Amino acid sequence: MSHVVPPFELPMSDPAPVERERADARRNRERILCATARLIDRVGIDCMSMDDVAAEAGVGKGTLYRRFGDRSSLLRALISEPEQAFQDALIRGDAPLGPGAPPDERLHAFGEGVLTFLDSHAVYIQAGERLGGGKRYGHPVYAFYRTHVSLLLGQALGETPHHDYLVDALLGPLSAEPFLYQRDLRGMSVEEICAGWHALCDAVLAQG
Amino acid sequence: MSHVVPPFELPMSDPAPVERERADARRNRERILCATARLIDRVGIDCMSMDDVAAEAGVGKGTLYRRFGDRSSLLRALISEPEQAFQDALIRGDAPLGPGAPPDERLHAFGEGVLTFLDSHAVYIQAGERLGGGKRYGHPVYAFYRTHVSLLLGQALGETPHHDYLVDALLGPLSAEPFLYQRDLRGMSVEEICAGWHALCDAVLAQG
DNA sequence: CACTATAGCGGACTCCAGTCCGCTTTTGTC
DNA sequence: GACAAAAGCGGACTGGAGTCCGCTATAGTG
Repeated sequence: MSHVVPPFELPMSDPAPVERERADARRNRERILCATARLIDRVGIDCMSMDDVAAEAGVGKGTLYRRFGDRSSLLRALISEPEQAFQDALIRGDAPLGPGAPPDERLHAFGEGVLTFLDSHAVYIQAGERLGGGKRYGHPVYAFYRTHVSLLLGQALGETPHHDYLVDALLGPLSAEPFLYQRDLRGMSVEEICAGWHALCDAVLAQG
Repeated sequence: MSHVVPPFELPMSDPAPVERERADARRNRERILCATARLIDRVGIDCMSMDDVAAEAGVGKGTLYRRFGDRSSLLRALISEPEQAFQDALIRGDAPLGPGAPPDERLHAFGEGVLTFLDSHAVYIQAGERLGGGKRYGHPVYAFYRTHVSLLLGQALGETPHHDYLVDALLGPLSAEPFLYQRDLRGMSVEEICAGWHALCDAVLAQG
Protein backbone atom coordinates (compact mmCIF):
# COMPACT_ATOMS: atom_id res chain seq x y z
CA MET A 1 0.00 0.00 0.00
CA SER A 2 1.81 3.04 -1.18
CA HIS A 3 -0.25 5.43 0.88
CA VAL A 4 0.44 3.65 4.12
CA VAL A 5 3.05 5.47 6.10
CA PRO A 6 4.47 5.11 9.56
CA PRO A 7 2.98 7.39 12.19
CA PHE A 8 5.80 9.89 12.17
CA GLU A 9 5.34 13.40 13.36
CA LEU A 10 5.38 16.23 10.91
CA PRO A 11 8.82 17.77 10.44
CA MET A 12 10.17 20.27 12.95
CA SER A 13 7.07 20.10 15.08
CA ASP A 14 8.29 17.23 17.25
CA PRO A 15 11.56 15.42 17.97
CA ALA A 16 9.70 12.22 17.05
CA PRO A 17 9.88 9.56 19.79
CA VAL A 18 8.86 6.81 17.32
CA GLU A 19 7.94 3.80 19.38
CA ARG A 20 7.63 0.38 17.96
CA GLU A 21 4.22 -0.39 16.55
CA ARG A 22 2.50 -3.53 17.66
CA ALA A 23 1.75 -6.05 14.95
CA ASP A 24 -2.01 -5.97 15.36
CA ALA A 25 -2.00 -2.21 15.42
CA ARG A 26 -0.07 -2.06 12.18
CA ARG A 27 -2.33 -4.55 10.48
CA ASN A 28 -5.40 -2.61 11.49
CA ARG A 29 -3.93 0.71 10.46
CA GLU A 30 -3.31 -0.64 7.00
CA ARG A 31 -6.74 -2.17 6.79
CA ILE A 32 -8.33 1.11 7.80
CA LEU A 33 -6.46 3.20 5.25
CA CYS A 34 -7.22 0.75 2.46
CA ALA A 35 -10.85 0.56 3.47
CA THR A 36 -11.09 4.35 3.49
CA ALA A 37 -9.60 4.65 0.02
CA ARG A 38 -11.92 1.93 -1.24
CA LEU A 39 -15.00 3.54 0.27
CA ILE A 40 -14.20 7.00 -1.04
CA ASP A 41 -13.80 5.45 -4.44
CA ARG A 42 -17.09 3.60 -4.14
CA VAL A 43 -19.50 6.00 -2.45
CA GLY A 44 -17.73 9.34 -2.43
CA ILE A 45 -16.12 11.27 0.35
CA ASP A 46 -19.29 12.88 1.65
CA CYS A 47 -21.29 9.69 1.97
CA MET A 48 -18.54 7.85 3.75
CA SER A 49 -19.33 7.57 7.44
CA MET A 50 -16.84 6.53 10.07
CA ASP A 51 -19.02 3.50 10.84
CA ASP A 52 -18.74 2.49 7.22
CA VAL A 53 -14.98 2.70 7.40
CA ALA A 54 -14.83 0.61 10.54
CA ALA A 55 -17.13 -2.01 9.08
CA GLU A 56 -15.30 -2.11 5.74
CA ALA A 57 -11.99 -2.46 7.53
CA GLY A 58 -13.37 -5.12 9.82
CA VAL A 59 -12.44 -3.27 13.00
CA GLY A 60 -14.42 -1.59 15.73
CA LYS A 61 -15.02 2.13 15.90
CA GLY A 62 -12.85 2.39 18.97
CA THR A 63 -9.87 1.13 17.01
CA LEU A 64 -10.55 3.56 14.22
CA TYR A 65 -10.68 6.50 16.58
CA ARG A 66 -7.73 5.39 18.68
CA ARG A 67 -5.66 5.37 15.51
CA PHE A 68 -6.79 8.47 13.75
CA GLY A 69 -8.46 10.66 16.31
CA ASP A 70 -11.16 11.98 14.04
CA ARG A 71 -12.47 12.07 10.51
CA SER A 72 -10.33 15.01 9.60
CA SER A 73 -7.12 13.25 10.60
CA LEU A 74 -8.11 10.09 8.81
CA LEU A 75 -8.51 11.98 5.57
CA ARG A 76 -5.24 13.77 6.16
CA ALA A 77 -3.50 10.47 6.72
CA LEU A 78 -4.58 9.36 3.27
CA ILE A 79 -2.47 12.08 1.70
CA SER A 80 0.33 12.24 4.23
CA GLU A 81 2.80 10.56 1.91
CA PRO A 82 2.68 13.10 -0.95
CA GLU A 83 2.38 15.91 1.58
CA GLN A 84 5.57 14.74 3.22
CA ALA A 85 7.26 14.42 -0.14
CA PHE A 86 6.36 17.99 -0.99
CA GLN A 87 7.71 19.27 2.29
CA ASP A 88 10.93 17.36 1.72
CA ALA A 89 11.23 18.89 -1.72
CA LEU A 90 10.98 22.34 -0.18
CA ILE A 91 13.84 21.67 2.19
CA ARG A 92 16.06 19.28 0.34
CA GLY A 93 14.80 19.17 -3.23
CA ASP A 94 16.22 20.73 -6.35
CA ALA A 95 15.97 24.42 -7.08
CA PRO A 96 13.84 26.36 -7.60
CA LEU A 97 11.57 24.56 -5.13
CA GLY A 98 14.43 23.60 -2.89
CA PRO A 99 17.45 25.69 -1.88
CA GLY A 100 19.71 27.25 -4.46
CA ALA A 101 17.46 29.59 -6.38
CA PRO A 102 16.84 33.24 -5.51
CA PRO A 103 14.07 33.72 -2.96
CA ASP A 104 11.56 35.27 -5.32
CA GLU A 105 11.91 32.35 -7.69
CA ARG A 106 11.54 29.91 -4.85
CA LEU A 107 8.44 31.73 -3.69
CA HIS A 108 6.84 31.42 -7.09
CA ALA A 109 7.80 27.77 -7.25
CA PHE A 110 6.34 27.20 -3.82
CA GLY A 111 2.96 28.62 -4.79
CA GLU A 112 2.87 26.58 -7.94
CA GLY A 113 3.82 23.49 -5.99
CA VAL A 114 1.09 23.96 -3.42
CA LEU A 115 -1.50 24.62 -6.10
CA THR A 116 -0.49 21.52 -8.00
CA PHE A 117 -0.71 19.54 -4.79
CA LEU A 118 -4.16 20.98 -4.12
CA ASP A 119 -5.31 20.05 -7.58
CA SER A 120 -4.91 16.41 -6.63
CA HIS A 121 -5.73 16.49 -2.95
CA ALA A 122 -7.77 19.56 -2.02
CA VAL A 123 -10.95 17.53 -1.89
CA TYR A 124 -9.63 15.41 0.97
CA ILE A 125 -8.30 18.36 2.90
CA GLN A 126 -11.49 20.30 2.46
CA ALA A 127 -13.67 17.38 3.48
CA GLY A 128 -11.53 16.94 6.56
CA GLU A 129 -11.62 20.60 7.48
CA ARG A 130 -15.37 20.77 7.09
CA LEU A 131 -16.08 18.56 10.06
CA GLY A 132 -12.80 19.20 11.79
CA GLY A 133 -13.73 22.84 12.25
CA GLY A 134 -11.07 25.49 11.67
CA LYS A 135 -8.25 23.01 11.54
CA ARG A 136 -6.23 24.91 8.94
CA TYR A 137 -4.45 27.48 11.02
CA GLY A 138 -3.79 25.19 13.92
CA HIS A 139 -2.35 22.43 11.73
CA PRO A 140 1.43 21.92 11.75
CA VAL A 141 1.44 22.08 7.96
CA TYR A 142 0.30 25.68 8.12
CA ALA A 143 3.07 26.51 10.55
CA PHE A 144 5.55 24.87 8.23
CA TYR A 145 4.38 26.73 5.13
CA ARG A 146 4.26 29.93 7.10
CA THR A 147 7.84 29.62 8.21
CA HIS A 148 8.94 28.81 4.70
CA VAL A 149 7.19 31.74 3.07
CA SER A 150 8.20 34.10 5.83
CA LEU A 151 11.82 33.17 5.31
CA LEU A 152 11.71 33.58 1.54
CA LEU A 153 9.86 36.86 1.73
CA GLY A 154 12.34 38.13 4.29
CA GLN A 155 15.22 37.13 2.05
CA ALA A 156 13.64 38.85 -0.93
CA LEU A 157 12.57 42.07 0.76
CA GLY A 158 14.42 42.35 4.03
CA GLU A 159 12.56 43.65 7.06
CA THR A 160 9.35 45.29 5.97
CA PRO A 161 6.33 46.52 7.85
CA HIS A 162 3.38 44.12 7.74
CA HIS A 163 5.70 41.26 6.89
CA ASP A 164 3.70 38.72 8.88
CA TYR A 165 0.41 39.92 7.50
CA LEU A 166 1.60 39.61 3.93
CA VAL A 167 2.81 36.08 4.58
CA ASP A 168 -0.69 35.09 5.65
CA ALA A 169 -2.17 36.98 2.72
CA LEU A 170 0.00 35.02 0.31
CA LEU A 171 -0.90 31.73 1.97
CA GLY A 172 -4.61 32.48 2.01
CA PRO A 173 -5.33 31.58 -1.62
CA LEU A 174 -3.20 28.45 -1.25
CA SER A 175 -5.68 26.70 1.01
CA ALA A 176 -8.21 24.12 -0.01
CA GLU A 177 -11.40 26.12 0.20
CA PRO A 178 -10.42 29.06 -2.00
CA PHE A 179 -8.76 26.70 -4.42
CA LEU A 180 -11.85 24.57 -4.85
CA TYR A 181 -13.97 27.68 -5.17
CA GLN A 182 -11.79 29.00 -7.94
CA ARG A 183 -11.44 25.71 -9.74
CA ASP A 184 -14.89 24.24 -9.37
CA LEU A 185 -17.22 27.19 -8.85
CA ARG A 186 -15.48 29.81 -10.95
CA GLY A 187 -14.31 27.23 -13.44
CA MET A 188 -10.72 28.40 -13.51
CA SER A 189 -8.00 26.10 -14.76
CA VAL A 190 -5.07 25.34 -12.50
CA GLU A 191 -2.89 27.35 -14.87
CA GLU A 192 -5.09 30.40 -14.48
CA ILE A 193 -5.07 30.02 -10.72
CA CYS A 194 -1.29 29.73 -10.75
CA ALA A 195 -0.97 32.79 -12.94
CA GLY A 196 -3.21 34.71 -10.58
CA TRP A 197 -1.15 33.74 -7.59
CA HIS A 198 2.04 34.73 -9.38
CA ALA A 199 0.51 38.14 -9.99
CA LEU A 200 -0.37 38.47 -6.33
CA CYS A 201 3.10 37.38 -5.36
CA ASP A 202 4.69 39.88 -7.72
CA ALA A 203 2.52 42.63 -6.32
CA VAL A 204 3.69 41.85 -2.81
CA LEU A 205 7.31 41.50 -3.87
CA ALA A 206 7.19 44.80 -5.76
CA GLN A 207 5.71 46.54 -2.75
CA GLY A 208 8.80 46.13 -0.62
CA MET B 1 -16.51 60.93 -12.58
CA SER B 2 -15.67 57.42 -13.56
CA HIS B 3 -15.62 56.25 -9.97
CA VAL B 4 -19.25 57.03 -9.25
CA VAL B 5 -21.24 53.84 -8.95
CA PRO B 6 -23.90 53.65 -11.60
CA PRO B 7 -27.40 53.21 -10.23
CA PHE B 8 -27.82 49.57 -11.10
CA GLU B 9 -28.79 46.98 -8.56
CA LEU B 10 -26.12 45.09 -6.72
CA PRO B 11 -27.05 41.69 -5.41
CA MET B 12 -28.29 42.02 -1.88
CA SER B 13 -27.86 39.29 0.65
CA ASP B 14 -31.47 39.31 1.75
CA PRO B 15 -34.04 39.80 -0.98
CA ALA B 16 -37.08 41.56 0.46
CA PRO B 17 -39.70 39.29 2.08
CA VAL B 18 -42.53 40.14 -0.26
CA GLU B 19 -45.20 38.10 1.44
CA ARG B 20 -46.95 38.98 4.63
CA GLU B 21 -45.79 37.04 7.64
CA ARG B 22 -48.37 35.23 9.64
CA ALA B 23 -48.84 36.40 13.21
CA ASP B 24 -47.79 33.13 14.84
CA ALA B 25 -44.79 32.85 12.58
CA ARG B 26 -43.64 36.31 13.49
CA ARG B 27 -44.08 35.69 17.18
CA ASN B 28 -42.09 32.50 16.99
CA ARG B 29 -39.33 34.04 14.90
CA GLU B 30 -38.83 36.70 17.51
CA ARG B 31 -38.93 34.18 20.32
CA ILE B 32 -36.32 32.06 18.58
CA LEU B 33 -33.92 34.92 17.96
CA CYS B 34 -34.23 36.15 21.53
CA ALA B 35 -33.77 32.64 22.88
CA THR B 36 -30.68 32.16 20.75
CA ALA B 37 -29.11 35.37 21.97
CA ARG B 38 -29.95 34.48 25.55
CA LEU B 39 -28.46 31.01 25.23
CA ILE B 40 -25.27 32.19 23.60
CA ASP B 41 -24.90 34.64 26.41
CA ARG B 42 -25.53 31.97 29.01
CA VAL B 43 -23.71 28.84 27.76
CA GLY B 44 -21.58 30.04 24.87
CA ILE B 45 -21.96 29.54 21.17
CA ASP B 46 -20.36 26.12 21.02
CA CYS B 47 -22.46 24.55 23.74
CA MET B 48 -25.70 25.83 22.32
CA SER B 49 -27.60 23.03 20.63
CA MET B 50 -30.53 23.49 18.33
CA ASP B 51 -32.67 21.52 20.76
CA ASP B 52 -31.73 23.98 23.46
CA VAL B 53 -32.80 26.86 21.28
CA ALA B 54 -36.13 25.24 20.49
CA ALA B 55 -36.78 24.47 24.14
CA GLU B 56 -35.72 27.92 25.32
CA ALA B 57 -37.92 29.54 22.71
CA GLY B 58 -40.83 27.25 23.57
CA VAL B 59 -41.25 25.97 20.03
CA GLY B 60 -40.68 22.63 18.34
CA LYS B 61 -37.57 21.79 16.37
CA GLY B 62 -39.60 21.65 13.20
CA THR B 63 -40.53 25.29 13.63
CA LEU B 64 -36.95 26.25 14.26
CA TYR B 65 -35.74 24.52 11.11
CA ARG B 66 -38.63 25.70 8.96
CA ARG B 67 -37.70 29.24 9.87
CA PHE B 68 -33.95 29.18 9.71
CA GLY B 69 -32.96 26.14 7.71
CA ASP B 70 -29.91 25.25 9.72
CA ARG B 71 -27.64 26.29 12.52
CA SER B 72 -25.47 28.37 10.25
CA SER B 73 -28.40 30.43 9.02
CA LEU B 74 -29.72 30.93 12.52
CA LEU B 75 -26.42 32.43 13.60
CA ARG B 76 -26.34 34.58 10.49
CA ALA B 77 -29.82 35.82 11.23
CA LEU B 78 -28.61 37.12 14.57
CA ILE B 79 -26.31 39.56 12.82
CA SER B 80 -28.39 40.22 9.74
CA GLU B 81 -29.36 43.68 10.91
CA PRO B 82 -25.84 45.14 11.21
CA GLU B 83 -24.80 43.21 8.12
CA GLN B 84 -27.61 44.78 6.18
CA ALA B 85 -26.72 48.19 7.54
CA PHE B 86 -23.14 47.77 6.38
CA GLN B 87 -24.24 46.78 2.91
CA ASP B 88 -26.52 49.80 2.76
CA ALA B 89 -23.65 52.03 3.80
CA LEU B 90 -21.61 50.66 0.91
CA ILE B 91 -24.26 51.58 -1.63
CA ARG B 92 -25.96 54.61 -0.20
CA GLY B 93 -23.81 55.76 2.70
CA ASP B 94 -21.44 58.67 2.93
CA ALA B 95 -18.05 58.68 1.27
CA PRO B 96 -15.56 57.16 1.50
CA LEU B 97 -17.50 53.97 2.28
CA GLY B 98 -20.36 54.97 0.03
CA PRO B 99 -20.22 56.63 -3.40
CA GLY B 100 -18.39 59.89 -3.93
CA ALA B 101 -14.82 59.10 -3.04
CA PRO B 102 -12.16 57.83 -5.45
CA PRO B 103 -12.18 54.05 -5.87
CA ASP B 104 -8.91 53.39 -4.08
CA GLU B 105 -10.13 55.29 -1.05
CA ARG B 106 -13.40 53.44 -1.12
CA LEU B 107 -11.53 50.15 -1.33
CA HIS B 108 -9.51 50.97 1.75
CA ALA B 109 -12.64 52.08 3.56
CA PHE B 110 -14.38 48.86 2.57
CA GLY B 111 -11.64 46.69 4.03
CA GLU B 112 -11.61 48.64 7.23
CA GLY B 113 -15.38 48.43 7.43
CA VAL B 114 -15.42 44.68 6.99
CA LEU B 115 -12.68 44.19 9.55
CA THR B 116 -14.50 46.35 12.06
CA PHE B 117 -17.64 44.36 11.41
CA LEU B 118 -15.72 41.12 11.90
CA ASP B 119 -14.30 42.37 15.16
CA SER B 120 -17.81 42.34 16.58
CA HIS B 121 -19.37 39.47 14.71
CA ALA B 122 -16.74 37.08 13.34
CA VAL B 123 -17.39 34.60 16.12
CA TYR B 124 -20.97 34.08 14.97
CA ILE B 125 -20.04 33.78 11.34
CA GLN B 126 -17.23 31.38 12.07
CA ALA B 127 -19.37 29.23 14.34
CA GLY B 128 -21.98 29.08 11.62
CA GLU B 129 -19.52 28.21 8.90
CA ARG B 130 -17.97 25.47 10.97
CA LEU B 131 -21.01 23.26 10.87
CA GLY B 132 -22.45 24.76 7.72
CA GLY B 133 -19.47 23.54 5.74
CA GLY B 134 -17.92 25.81 3.13
CA LYS B 135 -20.76 28.28 3.21
CA ARG B 136 -18.57 31.31 2.64
CA TYR B 137 -18.18 31.32 -1.10
CA GLY B 138 -21.71 30.26 -1.81
CA HIS B 139 -23.23 32.89 0.44
CA PRO B 140 -24.89 35.89 -1.20
CA VAL B 141 -22.82 38.20 1.00
CA TYR B 142 -19.67 36.95 -0.70
CA ALA B 143 -21.17 37.65 -4.09
CA PHE B 144 -22.10 41.12 -2.95
CA TYR B 145 -18.65 41.93 -1.58
CA ARG B 146 -17.10 40.43 -4.65
CA THR B 147 -19.09 42.63 -7.00
CA HIS B 148 -18.30 45.67 -4.94
CA VAL B 149 -14.55 45.08 -4.81
CA SER B 150 -14.43 44.05 -8.44
CA LEU B 151 -16.10 47.28 -9.44
CA LEU B 152 -13.81 49.46 -7.34
CA LEU B 153 -10.70 47.68 -8.47
CA GLY B 154 -11.82 47.99 -12.07
CA GLN B 155 -12.42 51.71 -11.62
CA ALA B 156 -9.03 52.15 -10.04
CA LEU B 157 -6.96 50.08 -12.44
CA GLY B 158 -9.02 49.54 -15.57
CA GLU B 159 -8.95 46.16 -17.21
CA THR B 160 -6.04 44.17 -15.89
CA PRO B 161 -5.03 40.55 -16.23
CA HIS B 162 -5.90 38.43 -13.18
CA HIS B 163 -8.49 40.99 -12.14
CA ASP B 164 -10.87 38.37 -10.78
CA TYR B 165 -8.13 36.51 -8.99
CA LEU B 166 -6.93 39.62 -7.23
CA VAL B 167 -10.44 40.43 -6.10
CA ASP B 168 -10.64 37.06 -4.37
CA ALA B 169 -7.17 37.52 -2.95
CA LEU B 170 -8.20 40.84 -1.42
CA LEU B 171 -11.35 39.33 0.03
CA GLY B 172 -9.57 36.31 1.46
CA PRO B 173 -8.20 38.00 4.59
CA LEU B 174 -11.56 39.66 5.16
CA SER B 175 -13.30 36.45 6.11
CA ALA B 176 -14.02 35.21 9.58
CA GLU B 177 -11.48 32.42 9.89
CA PRO B 178 -8.32 34.35 8.95
CA PHE B 179 -9.52 37.29 10.99
CA LEU B 180 -9.99 35.23 14.13
CA TYR B 181 -6.65 33.53 13.53
CA GLN B 182 -4.90 36.86 13.31
CA ARG B 183 -6.70 38.44 16.21
CA ASP B 184 -6.93 35.56 18.65
CA LEU B 185 -4.08 33.21 17.73
CA ARG B 186 -1.52 35.71 16.52
CA GLY B 187 -2.67 38.30 19.01
CA MET B 188 -2.86 41.12 16.50
CA SER B 189 -4.94 44.18 17.25
CA VAL B 190 -7.65 45.19 14.84
CA GLU B 191 -5.55 48.22 13.95
CA GLU B 192 -2.61 46.03 12.98
CA ILE B 193 -4.85 43.82 10.92
CA CYS B 194 -6.30 46.85 9.17
CA ALA B 195 -2.86 48.24 8.48
CA GLY B 196 -1.81 44.91 7.03
CA TRP B 197 -4.78 44.80 4.74
CA HIS B 198 -4.13 48.35 3.59
CA ALA B 199 -0.61 47.29 2.67
CA LEU B 200 -1.94 44.34 0.71
CA CYS B 201 -4.44 46.56 -1.00
CA ASP B 202 -1.78 49.11 -1.90
CA ALA B 203 0.41 46.37 -3.33
CA VAL B 204 -2.41 45.21 -5.57
CA LEU B 205 -3.33 48.75 -6.57
CA ALA B 206 0.29 49.59 -7.37
CA GLN B 207 0.60 46.48 -9.50
CA GLY B 208 -1.87 47.69 -12.14
C1' DC C 1 -69.72 34.17 10.59
C1' DA C 2 -68.63 29.69 8.23
C1' DC C 3 -65.66 27.43 5.30
C1' DT C 4 -61.47 25.92 3.29
C1' DA C 5 -56.98 26.02 1.41
C1' DT C 6 -52.58 26.61 3.12
C1' DA C 7 -48.90 28.21 5.94
C1' DG C 8 -47.20 27.06 10.18
C1' DC C 9 -46.23 23.83 13.91
C1' DG C 10 -44.05 20.21 16.90
C1' DG C 11 -41.74 16.40 18.37
C1' DA C 12 -40.58 11.64 17.31
C1' DC C 13 -37.25 9.80 14.34
C1' DT C 14 -32.91 8.85 11.63
C1' DC C 15 -28.20 9.21 11.00
C1' DC C 16 -23.65 10.00 12.34
C1' DA C 17 -19.39 11.72 14.96
C1' DG C 18 -17.04 10.83 18.75
C1' DT C 19 -16.57 8.61 23.81
C1' DC C 20 -16.20 5.01 27.28
C1' DC C 21 -14.85 1.04 29.44
C1' DG C 22 -14.37 -3.81 30.10
C1' DC C 23 -12.07 -7.46 27.35
C1' DT C 24 -8.04 -9.43 24.49
C1' DT C 25 -3.49 -9.58 22.56
C1' DT C 26 1.22 -8.53 22.63
C1' DT C 27 5.65 -7.85 24.53
C1' DG C 28 9.24 -7.64 27.90
C1' DT C 29 11.19 -10.18 31.88
C1' DC C 30 12.62 -14.02 34.55
C1' DG D 1 6.92 -20.96 29.10
C1' DA D 2 4.74 -18.21 32.60
C1' DC D 3 3.37 -14.02 33.99
C1' DA D 4 2.23 -9.12 34.47
C1' DA D 5 1.98 -4.71 32.56
C1' DA D 6 0.90 -2.22 28.75
C1' DA D 7 -1.03 -1.54 24.35
C1' DG D 8 -4.68 -2.41 21.54
C1' DC D 9 -9.49 -3.53 20.62
C1' DG D 10 -14.61 -3.25 19.83
C1' DG D 11 -19.15 -2.09 20.08
C1' DA D 12 -22.70 -0.16 23.04
C1' DC D 13 -23.72 4.41 24.21
C1' DT D 14 -24.32 9.62 24.15
C1' DG D 15 -25.59 13.71 22.21
C1' DG D 16 -26.65 16.72 18.52
C1' DA D 17 -28.00 18.04 13.55
C1' DG D 18 -31.44 17.86 10.47
C1' DT D 19 -35.97 15.35 8.41
C1' DC D 20 -40.76 13.87 8.21
C1' DC D 21 -45.45 14.01 8.49
C1' DG D 22 -49.83 14.32 10.70
C1' DC D 23 -52.07 18.08 13.32
C1' DT D 24 -53.46 23.15 14.12
C1' DA D 25 -54.02 28.05 13.48
C1' DT D 26 -54.67 31.59 10.10
C1' DA D 27 -56.33 34.48 6.52
C1' DG D 28 -58.82 35.09 2.53
C1' DT D 29 -63.66 34.51 0.47
C1' DG D 30 -68.68 34.54 0.19
